[in-house]
Order: sequence, then structure tokens, then C-alpha cells
Amino acid sequence: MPRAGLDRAAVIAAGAALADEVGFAGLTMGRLAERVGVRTPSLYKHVAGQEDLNRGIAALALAEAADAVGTATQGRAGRDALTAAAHAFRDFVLAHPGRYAATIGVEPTGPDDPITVAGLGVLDSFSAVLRSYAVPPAEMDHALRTVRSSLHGFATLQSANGFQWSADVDESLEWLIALLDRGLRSASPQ
Amino acid sequence: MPRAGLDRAAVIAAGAALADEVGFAGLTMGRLAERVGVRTPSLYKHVAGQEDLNRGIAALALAEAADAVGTATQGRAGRDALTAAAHAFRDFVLAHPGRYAATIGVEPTGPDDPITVAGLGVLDSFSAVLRSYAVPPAEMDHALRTVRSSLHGFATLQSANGFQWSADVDESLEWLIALLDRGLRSASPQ
DNA sequence: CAGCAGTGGCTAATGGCGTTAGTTTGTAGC
DNA sequence: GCTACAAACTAACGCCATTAGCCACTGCTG
Repeated sequence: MPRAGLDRAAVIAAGAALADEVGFAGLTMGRLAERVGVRTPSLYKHVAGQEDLNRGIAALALAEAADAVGTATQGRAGRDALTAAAHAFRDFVLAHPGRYAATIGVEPTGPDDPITVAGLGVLDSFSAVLRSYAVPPAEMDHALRTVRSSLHGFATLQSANGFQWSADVDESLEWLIALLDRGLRSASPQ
Repeated sequence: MPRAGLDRAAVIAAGAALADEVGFAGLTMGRLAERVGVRTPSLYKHVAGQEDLNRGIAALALAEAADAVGTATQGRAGRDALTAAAHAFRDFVLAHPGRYAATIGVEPTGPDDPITVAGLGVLDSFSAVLRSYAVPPAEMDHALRTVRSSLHGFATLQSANGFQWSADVDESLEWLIALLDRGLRSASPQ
């Protein structure tokens, strides 16, 4: 019988894909093992346990989100860049709800934690957008947190079906983008 | 041996309190039973199972959040009301991270679901704030979603220690509030 | 005050999941 | 081809959620 030929990256990638399909709560070691063609305990040769798997998926998801936002905003500036970033981020969360859910509630252990690094990558991608607005350097961190919070909140609420009533959700995203744009353009004069 | 004298509300309240202490993921039927002085299966006389318990906690948390925001904004208007609402909401999430986490990812089953009702209560509380801004009625839903998303995202990220680097988090909240205020005051002129 | 019903508690048992220990076996390098 | 390492396996444990079935306290009815 040939070996499965797994490694840590393959296990985490398969876990992320499975989480997207069955939901983060439905991601189980047994199901993941079946998915990659192996018995459950064999997974422990590649990941230390479910906690470690979750953290790996979270780091992957953050890195992918950073990449999606970064490439979407390439060569754009101002509102154009903000719009592209918001859509890229939101679309990523909707397309990969399970792996993004893994990022919620993970506590980075320190500055070398891959989760920390990937999280900073997301911020870098948004930084590039904000640099084309005239945000005073001293307020950059606040602006970054504001944009990140707004888009994180919007994407997770939409992903969880948190927007129930009638109005069109895409229109709401445009409205949010417009509000952020107005607010960022007038960032300096308190 | 005297009876414990539990009912559904008491079980859910104890579950919410326990979730705040040990984290939503650490909320287990066994721990909850021990907490209320009863054996695990006895809980099933009051809640249908863990799913039902979670939904009850979520509905409770949303109702409490709505109340916190509603009372904080009593008699206030405009930016004053927005500031009070934002702080009340954020402080509630920080003070009750476990029960608020229960609200993430629950899907309301229908219009009579207590979760739906409580969720609408939260929106009502924010609506009262937005009514003192000159948001065109047609855009009210979008404004509501924008404010809700921003505060939900900010509160959950802060609650999960998602803001790692140096800048003061309370200052960031003030900055977010200021941005929302600017954006809402100029809501109409595209 | 007695009896009766209902309800809230209990014990016992099941199945699934995460995890660990210990064993086998494929595979890469000499 | 032998050896050694790594990747798979089987077996077993403990925790958790859940169900079935039993018992006893409580409150109503006569």
C-alpha cells in the first residue's frame, strides 16, 4: 500500500478546504483524515492537534486575504483602491467562510507567531490603500483599525446571514465604502 | 434532598455567565451542570441540547446589548448619542465576551425566533441614534448596517486581542466614532 | 390530611471525538 | 540489500453530548 505523502502544508490546506465546505464547526479530525485518505491518528504526524490545525488554517486564511487585497489594489489609489480592497476582502470571506472563521478568536502567541505575521500582512495591504489618502501619520494606526474593523464586521455579519431584512447587501457595502471614503478624505480636520 | 429549582431562564443565564468566564468554546454541558449544582442530563429538562442553549444565550446577549445601547443613548442625539452607543456596545462585548460570541454564527430560524426579535432590538437601539442624523430614509438600512458592522467588528477584534500593536485602543474607538459621525452627517450628498 | 399526578432530579449506557502509546511498514541513503 | 527514519497503522482512554428509564419531591384535589 503506497503512502499518502502528506505534509503539514497539505493537511492544513485540506483542513481549510473542508472547513469552507462543512463550516468551521464541522471541521473534525476524523473527517479531515478521511478526506486526505488516512486514519485519524496519522494526522498527528503533521499537526500537533486540533488547536494547532486551527492556527495553521487561520494563518493561511490571513495570508490569502492579505494577498487578495494586495493584488486587487495594485495600481489603484484613493477611493478606487478602497473599493477594490473592500470587495476583495468581503468576497474572500464569503468564498472561504470556514477558513476565515478560524481566524476569529485565535490569540497570537507572540511576534514570531505565523498568525501575527499574516495578520500584519493584512494590515500592510490596507496600509497601501490608506497611504493614498491624506491621513496624518500619527492617526494611521487608528485609520487602519477603523477600516479593518468595518470590513471584518461587515464580511462576518454577511457571511453569517446577519443581514436579514430586505435592502440589498451589495448596495450596503457600497454605502459603507462611500462613508469610509468621505471619512478618510477628511481625516485630518478632527 | 432539596431540588435545585432550575428553569430554562436560570440555565441560560448560568450558561451565559460561564461562557463569559471560560470562553464560549469552554462552555460545556458538564461544566454548566456542575455550576448549577446538578448532574449533566438534568439540564436537558430545561434546554433541548447545546444548540438550544447556545441560541438562548445568543438571544439573551442580544437583548442585553440592545438594552445597554438603548439606555446609554437615552436623551442624547447626534454625535453625543453615537459616542454613547459605541461605548456601550463595545463595553458590553468586552465585559461579556462569551455570551456575545454565542451570537456569532447563529442563524435565525424565522421571524418569531427570539434571536430575530432580539437582533431587531439591537437595530432599534441603533436606529434611535441614526434618527438624529439627517440620513435619508431610503439609506437608513445601509447606514444601520454600516454602523452595526463597524462596531461589531471593532468590538470583536478588540475582544479577541486582535489589536496587537502599540496605539491606544480607546483612542482608535474615538477615531472610529469621529469617522462615522463625519460620514453620517454628510450622508445625503453622495 | 391523604392521595395522585407531574415534573425535576438521578443513574446507566451509547456513540462520537480528540488524543496518546506502541507497532508495523514503506522509502531513502549507504 | 541493509539500515534507519518517518509515516502510516491498530488499540485504547477519557471527555463530551445525548438518550432511556427510574425515583422522589412538590403541589393540587378531594
